[in-house]
Amino acid sequence: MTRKILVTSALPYANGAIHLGHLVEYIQTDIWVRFQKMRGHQCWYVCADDTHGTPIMLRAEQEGITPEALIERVHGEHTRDFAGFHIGFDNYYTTHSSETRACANEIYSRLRAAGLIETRTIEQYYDPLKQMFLPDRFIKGECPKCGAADQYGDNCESCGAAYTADELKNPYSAVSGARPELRRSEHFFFRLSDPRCQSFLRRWTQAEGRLQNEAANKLQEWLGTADENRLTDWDISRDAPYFGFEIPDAPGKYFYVWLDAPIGYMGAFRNLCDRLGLDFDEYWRPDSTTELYHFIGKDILYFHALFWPAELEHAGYRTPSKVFAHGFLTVDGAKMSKSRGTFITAASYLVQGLDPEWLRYYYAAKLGGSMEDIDLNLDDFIARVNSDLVGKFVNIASRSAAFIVRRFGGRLCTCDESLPAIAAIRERRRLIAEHYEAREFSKAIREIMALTDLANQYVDSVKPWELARQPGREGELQAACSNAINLFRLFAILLKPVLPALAAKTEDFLNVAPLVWDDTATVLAAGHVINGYQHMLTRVDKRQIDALLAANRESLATTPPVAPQKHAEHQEKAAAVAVAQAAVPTAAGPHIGIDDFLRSDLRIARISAAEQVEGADKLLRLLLDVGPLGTRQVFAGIKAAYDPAALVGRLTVMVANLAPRKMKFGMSEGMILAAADPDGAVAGIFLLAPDDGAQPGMRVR
RNA sequence: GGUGAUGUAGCUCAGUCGGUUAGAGCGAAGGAUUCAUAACCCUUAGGUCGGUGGUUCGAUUCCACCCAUCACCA
Repeated sequence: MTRKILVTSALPYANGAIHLGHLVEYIQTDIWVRFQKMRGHQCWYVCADDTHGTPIMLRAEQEGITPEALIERVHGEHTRDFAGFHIGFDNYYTTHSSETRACANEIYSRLRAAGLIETRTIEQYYDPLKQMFLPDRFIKGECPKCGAADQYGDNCESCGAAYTADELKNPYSAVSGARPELRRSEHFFFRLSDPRCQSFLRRWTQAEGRLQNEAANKLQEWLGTADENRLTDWDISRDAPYFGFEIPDAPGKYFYVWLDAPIGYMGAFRNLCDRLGLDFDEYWRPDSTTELYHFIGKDILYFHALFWPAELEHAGYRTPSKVFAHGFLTVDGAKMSKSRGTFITAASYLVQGLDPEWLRYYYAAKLGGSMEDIDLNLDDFIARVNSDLVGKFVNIASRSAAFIVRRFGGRLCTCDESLPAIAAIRERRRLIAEHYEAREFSKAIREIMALTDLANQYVDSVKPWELARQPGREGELQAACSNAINLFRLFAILLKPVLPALAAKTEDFLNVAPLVWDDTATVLAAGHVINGYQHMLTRVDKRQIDALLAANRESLATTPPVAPQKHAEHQEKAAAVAVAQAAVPTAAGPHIGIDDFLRSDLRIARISAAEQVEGADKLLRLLLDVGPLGTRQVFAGIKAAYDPAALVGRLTVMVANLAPRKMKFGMSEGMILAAADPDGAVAGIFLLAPDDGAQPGMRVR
């Protein structure tokens, strides 16, 4: 039965380059889509640039061009990068399209008719010079805690304190420098907290096979138990000036990202339908029998598994069949880092001359169906590609083709289908297909590579090079090499979803029509003539990797302060963290420099209050008086060792510039120092205390 | 801190619904071979399956606690 399937990948923001982290998702999706197409299903893969928002607007202005010109340029770059990695979109569109606008308007008006849109007045900083409301990240000022200048509106990079924008002292707009003023404005909210949404989502998220188990658990956590409602309403509007879609009947109000970005999936597909004459409604009406899958990163699970289905359901559309979330990419075990050169852009990978199929293969070899992160281990990457792809797979063709071409004019003889290696492939192909279907690509690859071992063993056992030297054994030689070529063809089919370009070269080499999955049931007929063999894949050279890292390495001094981009928050945040981490030298040796040590701001603190924390096994909540630095709340894991009452009034030492962490029980704004045996052999936790005379706020060094 | 996940040979990962000597690939060592992009083939070495307890006739596999790493806490 032919399935009708619509597949999407998340929309990249039109304000930055595609990097290897992005590619995990697009390669994963592309492999799955190619597999479906090879199986004969009708499978459409659409995606688009996410083009709206304040960052795009401001960046275009900075560059002195229109937002339209900016997003068109970036669209060109993204399209080029994706094509370079053989990502076979059926349509790579843009959210800045009439189709997306029409869908957004339609969904909005239906949600409003259903009573799920609410108007509220909120207070927000406004830039009087620029005449625009400012997202928090666009407001700077002095830290209310430590007084450091030029800090952003959500936390201080100097002392690490977290606060809201209206707590900043002497705030100014990062856009114009003007002093912002608080202004009231009407915003539209999608009522996700509505009982209809809640009950629908409880059902929807728990449906069998809808989400990965880990994802379903996570959703359960967000939804809370049946008697609670943890869902909050979503602000879906922004005030002019804004680059986006103006909301119908609401002049000066624009749709915010979650009411136009995922709708870009629909817009992109609508555009494809119009071009190909497909029936859009067949795929999107509530009773559709087609399948709809979203591939996303785990960071946007909340939006795709709660907000988006609720939005679709109540606007009268079908909801996704399944949402597939994947983990993040690390490089050599760490977050991608600009200073280490592991923040590798797609463009640089291609420009440096690395083969995109190396990366496709490596990702496939590591990807499973779970939300686990995957690691790009560069040494492993080299070893794996060279050994598996070149040494095992391509080698089969390379070691057989010359005999066939030189000695037999490219003509094959009958393939021995009873060969153990061929029998094993016939037996395994169904399982391999199941692995592809379940997105267990690593398992599929493992199976295929085990089979290539059989093929090489076969060639080794029949020794064509010996046959070639013995007159009168031409028949055996031709048979051995024909068998090997046929084995190679079967592997090329099994790997085609992962290695489409190599498959194309194989089709050319073998002189055959495009290979499909069912071709694994056949062999090339006796008498078939193949073309000459040319190298299909080169080996990875360590030096290429070194050059790639060097090309992507940026010294911290030259790293421009990344323009704050609250909009595509997930991705940008990840990038910001990567940069922040890069600032911390890696533990190359046992010693750190004095500068490293002085980065920690250690202070004498007086414990002014201490209390038990309800629901915490180990924590005490402490209020610390740090003299001129004010009062800090700290959660310390010392409940087992200290009675809160005995702590009040004591002096101790705290780390004052530790980044604050939001905990279940509140914000922890530092850390107190205590000693403990690292092996745990000696029990107990021992708080540090200064000698007499120390005063709260004194610096410890 | 809570929640979720991870921790198995030098590296990357399988696996065990509890049961004889724990697997693969890569890497290493030795051998064979020379058709092939120094590829391929054979052999060998390497792990107290993060730690400590518990349940059990028996645990790497189940349970509890602990440690480490990662993510999320919107």
